[in-house]
Amino acid sequence: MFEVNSNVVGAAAGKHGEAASDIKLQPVQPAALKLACSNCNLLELCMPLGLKTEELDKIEAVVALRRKVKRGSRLYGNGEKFTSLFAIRTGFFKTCVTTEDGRNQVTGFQMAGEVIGLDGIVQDHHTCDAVALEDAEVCVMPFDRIEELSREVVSLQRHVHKIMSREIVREHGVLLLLGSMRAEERLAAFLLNLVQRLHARGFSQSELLLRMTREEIGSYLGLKLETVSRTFSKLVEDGIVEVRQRHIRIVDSAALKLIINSHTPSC
Amino acid sequence: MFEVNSNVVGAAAGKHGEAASDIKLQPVQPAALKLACSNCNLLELCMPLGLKTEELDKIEAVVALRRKVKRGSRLYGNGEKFTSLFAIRTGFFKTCVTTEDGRNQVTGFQMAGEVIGLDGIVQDHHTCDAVALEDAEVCVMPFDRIEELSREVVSLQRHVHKIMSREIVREHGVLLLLGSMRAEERLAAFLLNLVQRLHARGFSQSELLLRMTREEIGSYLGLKLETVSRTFSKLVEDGIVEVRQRHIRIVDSAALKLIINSHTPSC
DNA sequence: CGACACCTTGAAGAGGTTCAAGAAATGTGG
DNA sequence: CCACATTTCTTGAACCTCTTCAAGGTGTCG
Repeated sequence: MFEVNSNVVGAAAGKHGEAASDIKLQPVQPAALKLACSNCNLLELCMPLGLKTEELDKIEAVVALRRKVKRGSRLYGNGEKFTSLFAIRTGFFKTCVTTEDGRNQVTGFQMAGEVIGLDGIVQDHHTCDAVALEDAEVCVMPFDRIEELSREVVSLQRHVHKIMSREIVREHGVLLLLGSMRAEERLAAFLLNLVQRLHARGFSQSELLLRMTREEIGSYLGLKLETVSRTFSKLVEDGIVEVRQRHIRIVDSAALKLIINSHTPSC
Repeated sequence: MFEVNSNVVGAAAGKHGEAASDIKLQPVQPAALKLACSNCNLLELCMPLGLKTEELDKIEAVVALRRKVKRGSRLYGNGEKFTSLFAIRTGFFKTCVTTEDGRNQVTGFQMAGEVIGLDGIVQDHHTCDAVALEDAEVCVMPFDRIEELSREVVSLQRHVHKIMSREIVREHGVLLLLGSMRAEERLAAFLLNLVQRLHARGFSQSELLLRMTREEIGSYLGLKLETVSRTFSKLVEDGIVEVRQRHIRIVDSAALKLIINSHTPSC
């Protein structure tokens, strides 16, 4: 269902009443095909451990639908009515908040096994946009059913709480990054975080394909796209990474970590 | 019990195994004195609306203890075992994360009616420090009792979810601030946010007493203390605020809002 | 193949930081 | 209760990082 992992979702800055986003629903297959949680290779990523078969059955029933989201289109948008959380099955998302006066901020990048939509709970409306950066598929989990079930299944209740707490802690890390790091440190932290999460999903420890533009990275890191580009170039010069467009190869992971940890005193 | 308000708590950057902080416990008074929730003037701030008397009684039973925290000492610290959430009855807190290499970031300022400690849920240990900026008193709410009760009282369950979601959304706002605003805009947003929350608690719309140093403001806003000081001076020059040490008077609230909303295109 | 989006790099400029000094407020101990 | 030590705040000047503006290169998609 969903993951308690070190990097999930978010939302902010309100404004209600938008149209529904690009909808492509498909009912979950009947039991015969068994595309449900028990067969999902993300199970251990996104469910509490040690569920009884009986509990797992209940939880599978929560996943009402699958939904495909095309690259570039929104899973949900600011102002839209909140009904469900979404567990990412495949694909890659960004979430971003926008103010009335056009300010924009990417608040996170999410990948398979992570849950998005938590921002919508408090106001019953979403306060950010979730945009697919590549073709994606999500499990739609109506929130009232999650609440219902987590009153019955204690481990699920605890799991939901952890997911939300995890998101809070993740954002604390981003606050630290934005509040106290220089450009090179931010980019290093960004790359290490991405590659670590990808590695947890079975991908390489040293290579990654960026799903987002320099501008989106910049927005997330509080930098201009030119600064992101220049900082990449500097890392290349220093022999720490190789960059071919969006294909990144981390040559010297230790050096990246050193960039983050060896800052001058104070701050 | 606790508030779903636009500015609550947070935590990050791990490291376990610290000593307990300054403990001053006092059991909640027996029914005779009735210092429980039903008598608390923060009730409407921090509880779901429309509780039945019976439900309220149950919830009161969750508040196990009160705890006093002296100015400058910690309610909890990074690495400490997580057991409870804390509802602030009186006083003022900051929460901040620290990394191994000494980087430090204030993640929020919390006041009466707000709940802190949510960062501890995911790892069962706190990942930030909560420090009292003035003598404070909190209600201690053991989290396992909260979970227990929120399986029984639906409105409480929903309330807990909203509190966590609210914190996520609040942090999105801070990300926006740190990622895209200039010093003057950050300070303006900070002052407006503070005064708005204070006003919701019955204080003035235009005057406030800062509980934190320039350095703490700077840490929160991603600025150096000198920059905070200079920016205050600029606001004074422009006749927008009056500053006498930590006593702030907002002379032209509209101008403050304009500073935030009238930024140049792009970003 | 041409249009468009994305990325890189240079040069000039602005905003914020750093370092330093001094003033104001606060707390402490005699 | 006053004097002194300490913390906090303000302000100036030089510096540095990142931004802005501009141009050109690369890649992609219809």
